Amino acid sequence: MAPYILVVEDEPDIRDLLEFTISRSGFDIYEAESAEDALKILDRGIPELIIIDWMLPGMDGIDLAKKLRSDDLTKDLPIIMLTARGEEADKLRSFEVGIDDYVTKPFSPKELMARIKALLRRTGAPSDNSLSAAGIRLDLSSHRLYINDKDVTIGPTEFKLLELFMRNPNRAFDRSQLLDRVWGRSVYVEERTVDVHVLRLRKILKPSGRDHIIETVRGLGYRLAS
Amino acid sequence: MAPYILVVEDEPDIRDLLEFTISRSGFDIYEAESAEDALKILDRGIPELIIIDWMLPGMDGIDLAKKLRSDDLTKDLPIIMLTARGEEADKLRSFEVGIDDYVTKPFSPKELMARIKALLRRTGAPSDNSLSAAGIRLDLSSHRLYINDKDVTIGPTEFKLLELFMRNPNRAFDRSQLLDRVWGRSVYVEERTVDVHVLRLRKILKPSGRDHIIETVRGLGYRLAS
DNA sequence: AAATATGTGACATTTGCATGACAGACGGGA
DNA sequence: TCCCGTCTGTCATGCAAATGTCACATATTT
Repeated sequence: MAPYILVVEDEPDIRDLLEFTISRSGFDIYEAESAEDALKILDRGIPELIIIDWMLPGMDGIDLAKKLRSDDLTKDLPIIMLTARGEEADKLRSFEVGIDDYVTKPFSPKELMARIKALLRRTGAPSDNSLSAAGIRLDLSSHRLYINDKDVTIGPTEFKLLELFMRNPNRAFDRSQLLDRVWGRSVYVEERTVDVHVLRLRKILKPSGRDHIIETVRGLGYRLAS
Repeated sequence: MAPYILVVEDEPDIRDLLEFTISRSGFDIYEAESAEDALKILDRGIPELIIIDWMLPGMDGIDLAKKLRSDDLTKDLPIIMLTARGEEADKLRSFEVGIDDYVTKPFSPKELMARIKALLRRTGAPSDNSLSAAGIRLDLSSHRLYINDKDVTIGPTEFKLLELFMRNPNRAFDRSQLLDRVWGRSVYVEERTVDVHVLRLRKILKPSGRDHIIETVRGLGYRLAS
């Protein structure tokens, strides 16, 4: 199972927003409507991080967090708590339980992602060195490309090419720059070869509908649009 | 959310001047009348830079700056402080809080923009190499033209032509100079071809009403009016 | 009005890119 | 070792965008 983030939220609107925001950054996401639901999903695999709404029908967020902390398997699972404005007073109680971070509703997608990434970095999750942009995630340590739920097969050259693009989103490269930085300064290959590998990269991204993120800059080269 | 600059200023006149000056340089701008207002806007996204008036009703500028510096999300946000003449004595205190630069009122728009750009360059913002004039922005690294913050399709020749004009605003070029610097010294093309490309460039700018910035200098050639 | 200069639409040609095919290189089993 | 599948670089072809030029319209000056 690919590394994923579990969201426990009963309000459909917020759940949708969370799904959109998080999956856009390339993380896989599972959703649960209730704490009980969440526990079922956890049975099948431990996520990298869990986001829990404070108020839940049935078992509430705090109780779920407590339960997670008391289980060896989920003892170190990073937890972000979603709270409404008025509930801020309970912050203290929240930290006592061992919440790692909290976000108050309404939240900005950007802030949420910043906190998620910060938390994953802090807890030394394997997504430590992974690049994400335009809804895909490139795991540098495992040398894998994740789109939506599965890791997509990608060849070495396409991987390096995509890595360069993702390290420099929106920057346009001409063919000789790409040859230099992907193939290396020493080897000589035709500039047109770049086109073919861009084509192959696009083919890899195509099944998930993300192929349009590699844009052609006519008269110059290519660029990754994020 | 597009890169933007947040202005926190309670006096409407100065706010208008700031808006005019900054948006003229192609930056997106958001305005807040108070520190509290600013925090609300910050919730929805972090800007590239923030300009804060020293004196504000309610929470004053220094306190806002302190608050920003203490939050992880805004810790590295470049801050420019606006101060009145008499307040210069507080300069020291201002830098202690971690202000990056300050501008004393009354300020010249030119100086302000210079400081903004210098600061963005210093903090390594990605908007480093982009040209802006007359309300349009030409991003050289992504090779894109932005008008009112959305990217407009532009062909290679028109791009180079516009780049030359924007690097030399208000300077008039005759046709042979334009041929030399846009087409290159080696190729031979009719001088009148320049007219056609200027026409095409104007057509690109037309939908946003910015086509008049390319002026005809009768008997000579063309010039970009800023 | 004549002369000169610039604006503009149309069009043939050129250029640049996308794409499929293919042969060789490489590496991992059997 | 050989076989087989994967990866790689190159090429030929087709298509679409971009280019340069012309003819005529319009504007400006004399």
